[in-house]
Amino acid sequence: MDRSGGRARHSGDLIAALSGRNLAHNLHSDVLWDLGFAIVSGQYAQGSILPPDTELLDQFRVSRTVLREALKTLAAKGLIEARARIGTRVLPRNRWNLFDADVLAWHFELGPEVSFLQSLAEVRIGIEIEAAALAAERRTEEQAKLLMAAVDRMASARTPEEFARHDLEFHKAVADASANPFMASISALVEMALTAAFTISSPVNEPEALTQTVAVHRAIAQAIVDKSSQGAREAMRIAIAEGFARAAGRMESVDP
Amino acid sequence: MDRSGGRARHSGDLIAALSGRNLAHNLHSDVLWDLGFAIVSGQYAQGSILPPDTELLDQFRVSRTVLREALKTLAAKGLIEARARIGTRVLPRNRWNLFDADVLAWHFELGPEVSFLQSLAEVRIGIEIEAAALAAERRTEEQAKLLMAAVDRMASARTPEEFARHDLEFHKAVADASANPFMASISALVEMALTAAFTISSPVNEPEALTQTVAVHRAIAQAIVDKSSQGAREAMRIAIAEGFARAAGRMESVDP
DNA sequence: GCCGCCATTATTGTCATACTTATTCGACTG
DNA sequence: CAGTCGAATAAGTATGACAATAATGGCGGC
Repeated sequence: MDRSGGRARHSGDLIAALSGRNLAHNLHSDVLWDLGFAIVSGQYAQGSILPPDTELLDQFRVSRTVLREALKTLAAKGLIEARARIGTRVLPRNRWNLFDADVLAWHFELGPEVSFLQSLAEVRIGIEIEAAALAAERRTEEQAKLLMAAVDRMASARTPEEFARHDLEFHKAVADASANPFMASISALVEMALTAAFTISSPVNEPEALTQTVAVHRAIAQAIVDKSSQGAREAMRIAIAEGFARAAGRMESVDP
Repeated sequence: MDRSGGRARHSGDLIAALSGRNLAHNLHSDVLWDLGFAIVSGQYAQGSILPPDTELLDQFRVSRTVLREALKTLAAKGLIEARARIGTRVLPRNRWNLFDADVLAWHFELGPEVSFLQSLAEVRIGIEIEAAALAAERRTEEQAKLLMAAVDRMASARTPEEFARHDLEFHKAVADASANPFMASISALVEMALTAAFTISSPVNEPEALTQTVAVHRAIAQAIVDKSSQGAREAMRIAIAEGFARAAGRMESVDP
């Protein structure tokens, strides 16, 4: 059969693997990722109509069941909308659920542009600043300890992956301490942003950058421990802005 | 056949109808909403296992195709995860995509609690404050006009629905002017928050509240027109906080 | 000759059933 | 007692037929 025994895996798998998701590898997810990426990358333009079922069926060499489940998944994420006799239309981007982990991953798969990273940093600033402020008001003693511990682990990280993991852990702890379910739900966003940023440039390789990054994160933790919401806000803003600036700077110097 | 020709529609349909979505009514979406609501309402606890396919099949009296597509949709929204030999597990809430319009709608369907509205207001503050600030920096003349026009329409609204529609239009215009795709993508959230808030209490019925609300929104628009990002931030915070406070106050006085 | 209605037809939606694969649990064996 | 192998169970996949829906073009009436 021609199910192409060794279709090259997507680069996005690196991100997925790092974040411990996407363990299963079934046909449906193959089709899903191919189509999802094709749409996000503009291969199928917004507002255009996808090829009809029969054609896609032929293209992917899978059963109708598999194809339709993949399409339903895309529909659930707001990328497409199917209507009888019309076809399956690619929705305009403002209907896409950009906060979905997969949709985000597809964006990163075609080389994250600086402008995209910037947009991401902007929402993160909005959300995480509030999360930090709320955490400062509501954190328990337990949560305070966890935060400090995460910072310590960041400081002693030896590899970029290790650093990224503890950084993520820190931001999740902040979201958790905010006692706002939306903040926790957003961590997919943070995850992507962090892994992307560290794929481009990890502070681990630059001693002074590492010191700096750890210091800022410690400032956030300290402000939360001190129940200073304003302090937490300011420190968080700096942390995100610096992270983005480092990644952006690196990208521009490499890729004029 | 027993496909229960007249299953009572969900109350959430009010919200869906107001927002112009969910036009299609196919079997799949019926099952989806039933299951989605059951999960969100805690009828199937987090971490528990749903009944196996065969049982659900029997319960809903639909084909396997329909059931499985509904489950795939739920999986796409992060509510469940299927594994062979184990069953379909309800994921912990922090894996749910709370920014998904449907997931949000299911939350509102079981009577929005004050704490939930508050969480919603908190993220909105985080996101929309940044959106307003960015809009102030980047708005075009065109967008500035649209903003002002939206405020005028809010001021002259006669019915709660009309007011809500123009209010939403205003917030969308701000997101649009921010030139950040994530901000636009979040409007489902705003939509829900606004329709929910106005279902509880519309300023239209209280003259001084109306004047107040319009004034705050005009302040946001003016700040954006003046390219004052700090002014836009402060005005937006007030707008959201007041909207929440009014709804919360109303709820408590009615429902001790 | 123009307008509106209806049949055609293309496309998604639904159904039923059979078969395949993965994973756990438990028994069996070394 | 530990490791392996097998059976049972649940999801995953395949296939073919039929139903519902809605553009489109042709037909008939005005």
